[in-house]
Amino acid sequence: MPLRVHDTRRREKVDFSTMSPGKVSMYICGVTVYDLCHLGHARCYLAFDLIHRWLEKSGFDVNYIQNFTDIEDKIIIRAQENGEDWRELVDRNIATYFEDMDALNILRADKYPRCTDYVEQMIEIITDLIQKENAYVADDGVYFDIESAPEKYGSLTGQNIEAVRQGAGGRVDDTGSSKRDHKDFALWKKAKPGEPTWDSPWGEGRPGWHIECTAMSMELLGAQFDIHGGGHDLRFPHHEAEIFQGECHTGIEPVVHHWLHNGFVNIDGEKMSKSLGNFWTIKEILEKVDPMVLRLALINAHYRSPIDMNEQLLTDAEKNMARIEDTYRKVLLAEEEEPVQLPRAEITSGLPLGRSLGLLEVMASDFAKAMDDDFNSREAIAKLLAAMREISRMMSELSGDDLAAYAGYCVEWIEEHAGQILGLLKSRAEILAEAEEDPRRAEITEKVEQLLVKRAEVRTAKDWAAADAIRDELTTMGVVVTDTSAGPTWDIL
RNA sequence: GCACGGGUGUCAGAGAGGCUAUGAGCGGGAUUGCAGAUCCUGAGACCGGAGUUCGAAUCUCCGCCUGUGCUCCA
Repeated sequence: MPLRVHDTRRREKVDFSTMSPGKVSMYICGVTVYDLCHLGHARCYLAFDLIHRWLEKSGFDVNYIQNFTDIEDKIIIRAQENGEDWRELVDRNIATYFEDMDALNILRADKYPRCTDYVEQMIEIITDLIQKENAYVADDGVYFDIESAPEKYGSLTGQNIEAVRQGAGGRVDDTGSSKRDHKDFALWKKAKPGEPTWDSPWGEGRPGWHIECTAMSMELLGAQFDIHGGGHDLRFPHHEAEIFQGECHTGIEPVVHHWLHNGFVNIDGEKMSKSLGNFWTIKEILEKVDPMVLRLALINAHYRSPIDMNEQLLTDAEKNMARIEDTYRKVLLAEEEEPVQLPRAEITSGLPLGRSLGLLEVMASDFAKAMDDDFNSREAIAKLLAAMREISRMMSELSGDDLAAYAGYCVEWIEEHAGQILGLLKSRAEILAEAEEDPRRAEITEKVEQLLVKRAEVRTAKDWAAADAIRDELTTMGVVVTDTSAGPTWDIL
């Protein structure tokens, strides 16, 4: 089954194709580094991380470019507020960006260009656009003239140029700048006092926001490339501006073959925004939940749908994550090195083991179908959880060599799907050592062991009241006891 | 107002003409002294109205509700 993706420009799912066989060129709009990253950024880069992983898994060689916008009004303002050089601010925020993304197990892009390194290319493009009369020089900057290519207007949002003109009403007259029409957008802004500046044929100044992505994507990927993505809000005006700039400059269209946009994160039903006071940074939320839990919560919806972030979403994710990790731990402990012959995998097999392997194969193929259908991670996770149940069920029926061999197969199954593709798995060592590594464990081990011995005694005497009293005592110490067939185990809550 | 998405059980959230979504919660059962974990299992849904069809949550039309964009924003 071929990979299908929803393309914003064509407004439907289309077969995915690449310009050069086996290779994918992908440009994703990065962050403007004036502040810490928030949940919305996490969701966006998680969405494209999944796309990145799935494309590679499907055999494509992906060239993934993600930029940093390191010069922009908000950066200048924030740096002034902080009384620091804008470069310091930018460097610090880029460093924390990587901390956040690494914590969420987001694979690195191939390149992270900064727009200030591409001013020269931007100037070239702007010069050419002026020459082709797609842009004009005004008092306070250079602007793109929308009327020079009106047919491109609304290509991502379906907006009609006439309707917008009428709807805009009075705003058309007062643009607050020297541009001719309110729809035109800045390519170059002439410097105001105290601002960082670059030399240009139009005097000192700095680039407009939209031109940077055109310059960087063109320089690094060429006049046309396969995937361009970003948040839903970037469709207009940012990405439409890129279509104007790129296509008018090169005369080649479409500049982008597949436009992909991810949905937003809402908090308790409201749009996340600073003014509403419901703004969560990644750092804040990671103080409360494990990064893999957050990752699961955010990929547990289709990337184009909005997500409503709330407590229940996180507790659901917590439980499901624990279930995945527990199953993974179980199979890791049961797996054996020696190769044991497994029966043929087929769901019609008379052997329970063969049937179970067959079921896992079917689930793997359903998982792949889901990912091929516009990267439907939600559906893929449903298959993963179904597999966890099947594995758990089968494990309890097996013993000896069969169990060891089956567990070995399951380790690979889980590592491939939950690990490589969904990026949800911690390392083997972490999974196995997690409980033991708690530093508090050493301090209380002796006390806990004593209490457990005492509890074992009264349990043998069937004095359940005394046994429960001991367990309550342990609970107040923050220790949870779990009875298993091999005796009690305990963990720190 | 214009544009683009949505409205699925208690909640979250897939599916897109006939076939179990999945998870949490709730009910029953196995295991267990109990609890937890695990497994088996039950109840429970497709906004309203028309239409197309042998058959519609899925397609068409109308209505209602809702999110986002139209200004910096992932």
